Amino acid sequence: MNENSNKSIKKEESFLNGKITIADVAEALGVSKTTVSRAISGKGRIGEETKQRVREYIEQYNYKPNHLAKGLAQQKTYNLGWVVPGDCSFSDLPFFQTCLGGIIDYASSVDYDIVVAMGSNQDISQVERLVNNRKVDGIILSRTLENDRVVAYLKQAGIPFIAIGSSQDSSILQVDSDHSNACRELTCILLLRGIRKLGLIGGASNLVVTKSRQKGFVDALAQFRLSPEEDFIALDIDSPLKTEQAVRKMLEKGAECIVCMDDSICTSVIATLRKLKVSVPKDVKVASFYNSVLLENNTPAITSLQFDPKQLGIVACKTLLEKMSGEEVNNKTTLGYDVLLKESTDITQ
Amino acid sequence: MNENSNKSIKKEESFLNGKITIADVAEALGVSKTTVSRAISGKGRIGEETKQRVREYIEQYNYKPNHLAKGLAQQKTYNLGWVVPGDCSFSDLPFFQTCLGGIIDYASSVDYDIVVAMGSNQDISQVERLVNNRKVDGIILSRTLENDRVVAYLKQAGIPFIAIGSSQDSSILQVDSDHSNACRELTCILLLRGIRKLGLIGGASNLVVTKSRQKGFVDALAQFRLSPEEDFIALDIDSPLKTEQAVRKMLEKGAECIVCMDDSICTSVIATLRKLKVSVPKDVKVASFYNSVLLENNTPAITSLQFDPKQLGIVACKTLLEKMSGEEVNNKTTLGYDVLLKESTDITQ
DNA sequence: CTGAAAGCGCTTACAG
DNA sequence: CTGAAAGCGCTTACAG
Repeated sequence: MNENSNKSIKKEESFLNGKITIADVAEALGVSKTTVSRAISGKGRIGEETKQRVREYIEQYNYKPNHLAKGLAQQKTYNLGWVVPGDCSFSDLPFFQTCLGGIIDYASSVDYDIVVAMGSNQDISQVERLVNNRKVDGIILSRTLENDRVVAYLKQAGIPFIAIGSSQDSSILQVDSDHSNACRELTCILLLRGIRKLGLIGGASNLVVTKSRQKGFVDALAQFRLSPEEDFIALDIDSPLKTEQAVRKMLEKGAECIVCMDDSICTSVIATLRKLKVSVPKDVKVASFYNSVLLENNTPAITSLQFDPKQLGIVACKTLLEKMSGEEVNNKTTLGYDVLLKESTDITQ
Repeated sequence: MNENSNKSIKKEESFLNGKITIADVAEALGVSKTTVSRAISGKGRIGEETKQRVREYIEQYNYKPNHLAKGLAQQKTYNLGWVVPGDCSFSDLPFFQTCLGGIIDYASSVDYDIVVAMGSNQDISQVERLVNNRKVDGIILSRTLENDRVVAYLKQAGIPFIAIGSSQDSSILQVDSDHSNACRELTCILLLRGIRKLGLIGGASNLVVTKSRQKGFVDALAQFRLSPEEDFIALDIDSPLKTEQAVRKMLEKGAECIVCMDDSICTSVIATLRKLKVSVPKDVKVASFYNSVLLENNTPAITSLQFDPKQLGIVACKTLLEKMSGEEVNNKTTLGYDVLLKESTDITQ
């Protein structure tokens, strides 16, 4: 009797803060926990009528499954790790943030959550924690380096992962925009307009993506039987000062157009040109890579490539989850791009 | 016999991928699971020698506890939620990213992980998921709005949380930089230099932080027996166009200095002044708020307030965890600031 | 100081 | 179609 009243008090409390369990539901409905579990998951044979009864009850009493318990029983965490560089530059943040938005959207649609870790070649300890503590079922990398310690670690650890970006290692799952062809097409368009002296300015040369863009640029030149000149390709440009030096040198050598590998660099280039009283597009053309907010409202409007980071996130998340559930997936997925032609590359002036 | 060999095979496999359990350790050492558990956690009475034996074995065989199981037994997830606005502007990202860095650093030092969700007044569904699915033990908010739906929801849900930023609601846990005094001090310094016609340009007026800064500004004026003029305070400035309009109006009215509530706005202000051929600091002074990379390398160097977002993250995480473990904590923690005086407010020219 | 046992809230062969 | 029971890998009163 005493025990009973205790129990009923406990149950009322449970109802108040939504902490009822599968056992409560089973008892209330006079069925077994097994049946309730099956009604919820839809797995296993179960009568249609029973299923409906359970589902209605659950709806009404706002039963929410305990994902920890579910995870323990199934040996899954229902978490995915998201590794962002601890050392990335300011201008990369919007890209990562938008990717993450896509990832969360997709993940939550299948009841997964995202755990974040900072990781770079300098420090992979947070990624190791995630794996060692078994806090995630798989991992999404926000970028790839040429000799990526995180990639090496994850391969060795044997945990499923996918990279946004490209890797030389074709055995790893990866999804990327087609940087190489995007850069090639943009460059070809410029060449078709009669522009010949093309400069290319880019960031860290140990990023795979930098290599891809450079390749596209060189390929385009080759299509026009041109070969790249040394002073016209400046990589590892990571400060306004270096940008200025590179731009000055290109202008001295008679550059007609400067292609910037990201919008941050482009902003520096434009600032330099303004300082040097070089007019765009009259004296020199300018093109960039992301069409991000950084370029917004610039006068003149800047010709730029455009990718879809949110879509990259969605596809990465989806592909990884498919792979984890044993489906056949392509190791490499390549997404498209747009070329946005604007005033900064006009030749009619 | 057969059973035995199976078992030993299974155990060898376990060793290979580090998936040994507390039961394996107990069996190997001829003690009970209880003892192993106690040796690891340090809770409960246990012989020093036994404890050492267990710890050595664990070290040697690389045993890692299963946090899911631990969590289920303790009714904890060892996860904290981190809510970032789904709709924040580009220039806020570095702040959030740096906060997050501090949060992860602190959290991982006590074996917690961070699960991310996007949330704003438009959409709190991801936050609801986190709570309903019991994926987190507590939540850290990256900012506060005046009528914050996320705050309202979390209060009602009864889950522990803390906000980075300030709230009118003094019952909620919060940690913030002292924006009001920072802005007051900066303004006072400018007033002390003899500057009288001070303009203030800020972003979204529904952010608590905007109000605080405005208050500091007005307080400083009051200390000098000045009252704010309407055209000299422009809020809800969220585009370069609006910035330009506000700046033009202030200049018409004879503004001697423009105080910008964030570095993004400051960048627009500087661009406008350049366009209008108004020289800084000769014709008009400029001061800003974050000393972020956005201002780096500007000529002239920009006078700015400086806060410590990483420290905000650390303190927020620490305070929340303390509160969750039942310790007494102050509802509101206020962190300091620095005033960096640079060329853009020089009056000697 | 140590251990057997129950429990956390689910899932899933297995048997009926 | 349904259920009793074992199990996921921990923790923790309780008893000794």
